[in-house]
Amino acid sequence: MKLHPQEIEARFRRHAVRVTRQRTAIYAALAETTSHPSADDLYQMVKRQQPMMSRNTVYYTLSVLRDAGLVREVNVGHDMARYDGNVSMHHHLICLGCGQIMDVMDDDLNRLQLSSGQARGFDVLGHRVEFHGYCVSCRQARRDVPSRRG
Amino acid sequence: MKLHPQEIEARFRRHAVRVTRQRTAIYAALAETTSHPSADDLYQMVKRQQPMMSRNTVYYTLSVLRDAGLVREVNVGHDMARYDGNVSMHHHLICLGCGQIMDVMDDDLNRLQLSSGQARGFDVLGHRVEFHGYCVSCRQARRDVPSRRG
DNA sequence: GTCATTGCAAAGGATTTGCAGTTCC
DNA sequence: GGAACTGCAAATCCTTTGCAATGAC
Repeated sequence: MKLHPQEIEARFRRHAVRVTRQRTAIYAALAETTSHPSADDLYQMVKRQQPMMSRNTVYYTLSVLRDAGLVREVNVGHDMARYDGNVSMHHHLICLGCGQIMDVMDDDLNRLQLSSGQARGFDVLGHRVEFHGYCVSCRQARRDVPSRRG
Repeated sequence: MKLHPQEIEARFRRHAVRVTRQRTAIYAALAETTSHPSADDLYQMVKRQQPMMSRNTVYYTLSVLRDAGLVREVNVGHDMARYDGNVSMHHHLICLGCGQIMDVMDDDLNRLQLSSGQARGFDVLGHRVEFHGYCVSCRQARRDVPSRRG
């Protein structure tokens, strides 16, 4: 969703995040896409508009936005972190082939809870559900080039 | 669960995994604990019995066992991968303070499914649920040393 | 005997840190 | 004005890779 700079600035101030050109651009890029980019993806995207932007600033900014609750960090596999501008409660559907991440909005999933026995005294603050599988194009690719195991 | 070397060897053969002293030790260490150790944790654990063991062997062995389906890789956060000798379907409860991971066995969670509309043409092969919170001792520690925000 | 596995060292890639200069509040 | 942010470079950490020696089947 494309956001007006004023809206971004308002959100930053609401969350006590200092407003800078770089942060606004990073947050705008993240809000505009549904593709869950990595820090480096965002660096590449934003550098087109602001060639002076450094990779470090992207990492630092993402950590600031994450801590402020303006951005969500999604970890899939043990490779690089990916970021999500959608901080409302939702879950993910992940393609094991191409790594794309789709949002899943579902109230039943949002309501999942552990029984008190299962919780083992934990103060449970939230949960996350990931579905794994193959997207349409990766299913196709797998049919075309069968693996060693057939 | 402590396993007999013969049982480990049988499982390896059943999954076409070559039997070596190093692999047996790594798998035994993993089966014996419920703590979801990292590759390096396992390296430290196993090195006590086999000082010649190299870190590389641990990484390589874990990838072999993972591909054979004898071990499950758990990724929490974007830091190091952690390993789980329990490959039956189950989910996790993770402490945001100390990082400990507890197993959650729950048939209702195992049965979660996406509606066909939500699945967007994906061939969904599985899912994973993570509950996040603070364990008893970390709750205590947080009370004792309140954060800047109270 | 052959091929996968092991061990060592070095490379690789994502992220963090140190520090000087700059900018926002 | 002062604390927080930015940018550059170097460092750090986990993991993978190259390669010769070893060991399982």
